[in-house]
Amino acid sequence: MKSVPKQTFYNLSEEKRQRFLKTTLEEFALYDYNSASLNRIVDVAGIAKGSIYQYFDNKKELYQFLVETAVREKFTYIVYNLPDYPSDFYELLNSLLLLNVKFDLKNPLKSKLLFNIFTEKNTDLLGSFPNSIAYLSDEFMTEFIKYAAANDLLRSELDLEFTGFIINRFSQLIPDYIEKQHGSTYLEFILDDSIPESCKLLEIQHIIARFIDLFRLGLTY
Amino acid sequence: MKSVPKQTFYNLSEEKRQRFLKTTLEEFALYDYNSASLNRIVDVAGIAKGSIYQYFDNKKELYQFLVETAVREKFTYIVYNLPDYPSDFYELLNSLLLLNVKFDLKNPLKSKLLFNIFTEKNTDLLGSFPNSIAYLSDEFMTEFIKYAAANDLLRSELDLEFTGFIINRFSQLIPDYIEKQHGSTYLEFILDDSIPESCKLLEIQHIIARFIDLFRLGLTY
Amino acid sequence: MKSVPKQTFYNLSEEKRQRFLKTTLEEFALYDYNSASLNRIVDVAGIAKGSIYQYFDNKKELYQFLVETAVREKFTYIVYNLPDYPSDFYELLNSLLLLNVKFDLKNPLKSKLLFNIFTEKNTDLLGSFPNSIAYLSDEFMTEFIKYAAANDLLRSELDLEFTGFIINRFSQLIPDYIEKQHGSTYLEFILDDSIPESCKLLEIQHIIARFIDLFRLGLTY
Amino acid sequence: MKSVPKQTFYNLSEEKRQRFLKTTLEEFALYDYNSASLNRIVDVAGIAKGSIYQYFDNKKELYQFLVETAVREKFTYIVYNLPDYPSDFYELLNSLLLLNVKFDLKNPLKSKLLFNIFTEKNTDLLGSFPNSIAYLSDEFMTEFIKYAAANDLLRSELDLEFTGFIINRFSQLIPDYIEKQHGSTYLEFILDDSIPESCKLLEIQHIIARFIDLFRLGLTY
DNA sequence: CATGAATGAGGCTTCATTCAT
DNA sequence: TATGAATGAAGCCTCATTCAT
Repeated sequence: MKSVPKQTFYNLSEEKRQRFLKTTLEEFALYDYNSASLNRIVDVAGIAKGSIYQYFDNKKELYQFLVETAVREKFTYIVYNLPDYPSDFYELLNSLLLLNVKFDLKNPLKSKLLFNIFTEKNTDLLGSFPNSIAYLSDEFMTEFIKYAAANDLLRSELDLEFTGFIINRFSQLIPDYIEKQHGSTYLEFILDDSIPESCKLLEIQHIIARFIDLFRLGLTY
Repeated sequence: MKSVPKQTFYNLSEEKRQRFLKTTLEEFALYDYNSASLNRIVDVAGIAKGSIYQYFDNKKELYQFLVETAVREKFTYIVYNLPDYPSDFYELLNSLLLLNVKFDLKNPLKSKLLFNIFTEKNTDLLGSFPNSIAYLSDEFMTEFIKYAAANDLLRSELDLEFTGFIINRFSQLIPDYIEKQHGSTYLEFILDDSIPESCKLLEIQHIIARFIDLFRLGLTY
Repeated sequence: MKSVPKQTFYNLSEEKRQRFLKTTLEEFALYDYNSASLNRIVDVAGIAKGSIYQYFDNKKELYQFLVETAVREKFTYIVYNLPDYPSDFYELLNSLLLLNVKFDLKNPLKSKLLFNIFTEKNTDLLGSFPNSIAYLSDEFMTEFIKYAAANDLLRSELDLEFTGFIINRFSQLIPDYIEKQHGSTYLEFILDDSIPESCKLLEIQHIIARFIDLFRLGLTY
Repeated sequence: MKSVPKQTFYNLSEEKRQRFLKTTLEEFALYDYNSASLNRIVDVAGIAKGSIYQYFDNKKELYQFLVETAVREKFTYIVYNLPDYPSDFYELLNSLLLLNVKFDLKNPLKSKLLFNIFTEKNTDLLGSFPNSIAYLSDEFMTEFIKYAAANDLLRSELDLEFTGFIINRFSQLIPDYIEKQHGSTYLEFILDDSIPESCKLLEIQHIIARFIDLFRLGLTY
């Protein structure tokens, strides 16, 4: 968590900064890091080629800033909205997964950007950055699991760190499953205007329920 | 399953074809599709640049052929080695996951190549190919699940297709978890000569056991 | 001698002007003309990018001003400190070369800047400026030689202008020789804190002695 | 001495390779390393932008190859043409300096390229390459001096390595002096068709004579 | 059928300078 | 007068693909 834009970036007019960020976000949501093109960004945003470098040191810094911002935003959103007094672990987990999705529905591009992180692990240009973000994400869930364990909501034999990892990566399968069902991208699903928001939420809720069901009852009798 | 090399490719001497394939495999295992370089391949393999286009229509076809071959090989290996009369579902699942890993240990580069598929989903140059491979992979597991269900090894309420999907994507988390534990790449772990093969297998077996444990007993009492 | 800053430059506060000049000097001492970056200068000096153009017409004018200032300073220093009544020519020459070095030791960056001049001869952006500075430098030595000749200190057959040229370029080899001996830059040698100033001077004095020896006695008996 | 072009370079038609080399040589003779432009080269040579990289790994390799080739050529030329049985040291030195110049007259661009080396010392992109070439050049002269000393042609007190250095750098002042006299570049002087070759040689011979004279007789009586 | 040089678009980045505020 | 964002040309380099031999 240390990638910082240049001062110039903050001096921009709100309108221009937002336009730039929106374009950039779209680019990095649509393409992986290598394939994302700064040329395309400046073309779409209608700014000069050199301008990007007035705002950020280089492509990597720009990307990291984008990702870190989205991560922070998502975490904040979820933590802020978690129920204070859940009756049991599954209600808590359900809330957590649901908040995840709600954030996605509200911020489709950021959601996609974050989703992509897990596919950027072998880009050596980015170094250990993607991994560190992934770890952060796992840690968040692990904290959550530990909290649940501390409140005696879980089986005592569980390896908490392992369980946190599993549930976290697990929750990221939801978009994949949606894609599978719909034959379209998760992003397209979210942005599809022909489906009412409430339907989307309902469908996802159904999937989450099945997820949780698996974990509650196991596969066998 | 439709990417076909040109006839020229099959006319090659066995030695040359193998050399070419090995180099190509290394390249696509090490780099994602966009970053993989045909230039580098011809340099390393010591073949003419134009030759690639005698064998395949373009980069995409070459990549697809490679992937499809690896997929087929892995499936065959697993199916061929599955125990014929498993006593219960978990023994079967355990065998399946273990065979997965054993294949990885024997074919690290192919394993990495297949692992990368899931990171190529937004490379629009590849179209829907990565997805179709991922689906194929899910389907394989679903078939397996259905087979288990048919033999009354599972809870009857389960959505089999959903469950197949989950277990499959699940099994792909093993490399991720290894990476997390070791602070190195799965590929590096596999290729690490300082660790005896048996140790690697043992460690992974331990992880698989925990995976299965989660599914057997669930998270709570 | 004609590059003039704009009036604005002289209106600056002493502090700001010095800060700007120091940074600029560092940049042009460290990099050749083409590679020196105004961007870097404004970043380091913490001044506005446009300001440079309030002070100077362009990069070239800035550079020339810097060089001309350093030249004037060095000349003044040397002339001012030359012994008034030298006993013979070699004592005079020795003093001259020594003063050169003493100036370098006191003003490493300016020294480096002037040293670089001779490497800028083919930068066509600078036109004939580097040459004119080099000529100036030769002329200074020629004047010195003529003075010595007028006082009957030299062989009468000598071509004075030629001799001035030779001795001057000669004296500029001292840094080169130091670099050769030390395997480091002349600037690094000057700035090396682990060597006492007196040692540096002594070493250089030794080199100068050898220089002069060559000219005094020739190569053969 | 190890910069090697790619095989592709040697596979070029003699005509094309020569055209490319000529253009490149012109560029690096006219501009210092930083200012030399690969874009300009491909424009002038009429080749594709990517082609340079079929021949050489990068700008630096191209430059080094050019320099190393020229160095080798010049050394060979001089060594091959040195008189076998010189009567005394000054005749030998005279021959050496003259051969230097003759090579320049025959290969003006290569000469300029080599001359430029001594002005490239601070280009950090080139690393220690320029220095190593400069050292090589000094060494060549030092060998020469040692040979002369071994044959009792020199004063016995001389530091041979130092003397070699001086004479070598000395000999490089000839072009500078020419430039000073003619108010034009050494290269222009060489290429000036209005001056007969013989006149040029004569003029330079005269300068060399004065050089040697200085070393023979010293500055004073 | 093999070869490998040619191609030129596109990649990221740096630059000196301008100009509206 | 000071500012600093905007500019776009130019920098080096890599790429997949083509095509004449």
